[in-house]
Amino acid sequence: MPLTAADRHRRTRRDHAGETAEDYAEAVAVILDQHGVCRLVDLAERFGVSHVTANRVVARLEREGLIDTAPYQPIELTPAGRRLARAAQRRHQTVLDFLRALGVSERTANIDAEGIEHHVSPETLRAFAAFAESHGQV
Amino acid sequence: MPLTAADRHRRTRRDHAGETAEDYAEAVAVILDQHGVCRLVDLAERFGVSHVTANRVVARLEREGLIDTAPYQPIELTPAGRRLARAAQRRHQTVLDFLRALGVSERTANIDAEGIEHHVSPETLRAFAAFAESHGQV
DNA sequence: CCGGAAGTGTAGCCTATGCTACAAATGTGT
DNA sequence: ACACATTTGTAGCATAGGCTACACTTCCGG
Repeated sequence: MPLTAADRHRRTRRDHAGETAEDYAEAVAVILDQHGVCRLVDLAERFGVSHVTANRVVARLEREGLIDTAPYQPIELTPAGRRLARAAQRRHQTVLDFLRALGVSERTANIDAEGIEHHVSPETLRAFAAFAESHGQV
Repeated sequence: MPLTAADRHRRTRRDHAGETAEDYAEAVAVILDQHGVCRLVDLAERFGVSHVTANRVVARLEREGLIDTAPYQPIELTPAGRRLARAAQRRHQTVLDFLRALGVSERTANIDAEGIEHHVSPETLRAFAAFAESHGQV
């Protein structure tokens, strides 16, 4: 089947739906790592949104089985959430390393990696990793 | 100023707001090129959405001065819309050429370019173009 | 132990995108 | 010219994600 423009756009929209989940799972993992506990305000601060928005996303991810929380209590990751977080962190790092290896400035690499990472298929990610490997700086 | 995670995410969210505009402007340009006229159904078909959704996006882009339409009539681009479409087409092509030059398969390159193009800063785009240039495929 | 600060939750509103179902306009062929 | 197919428009609903304002818990310090 020839891949139509509609197929590509549908795929991109589907990707978008999972981005938030990955971002939040990754953020929870990072915050747990750095502070021992993850509070709603930490997430809100990290994403630059109000605590209300963070709260709703957390509630959704809890429905989806990625996050574990009780009212007024800190936020934990379920095993599935941890897996997702690890995968997201790895992909993020690969994209970041790749952009650096390409010669993009640190600042720009950090910004672009955030947007790009969710749209990189496994195949492209492998190509990114191979490139970063062979042109690895430092 | 150190770029915080919140800054990066805010930037990514802002980008997202403009994606639809670029995608639609580009699509209108392509369709006009191929069929002479651009109808709502053409856009709906291209994006794989209902004509209602396409209609609403078109209405928004008209408010934003990118598209020109009258009820029940074909869709035109304003000068600003044409400029945006051209820029989007160029960026899309650069990202696509870059992925191909990296060795990514045609099919995957097509999918990933769709998602990646909107998150590539001018600096990174230049790096992409330079790489595609020097590693020119076939 | 109790009062205020910090952290959460809830109510209610907004936009952007999805959808189906139904209504209205356009255009086309005999 | 009229009927029918195509194309647009509109009504009404849903979800994801933004927000402010206000209420309620928790937690800590004096």
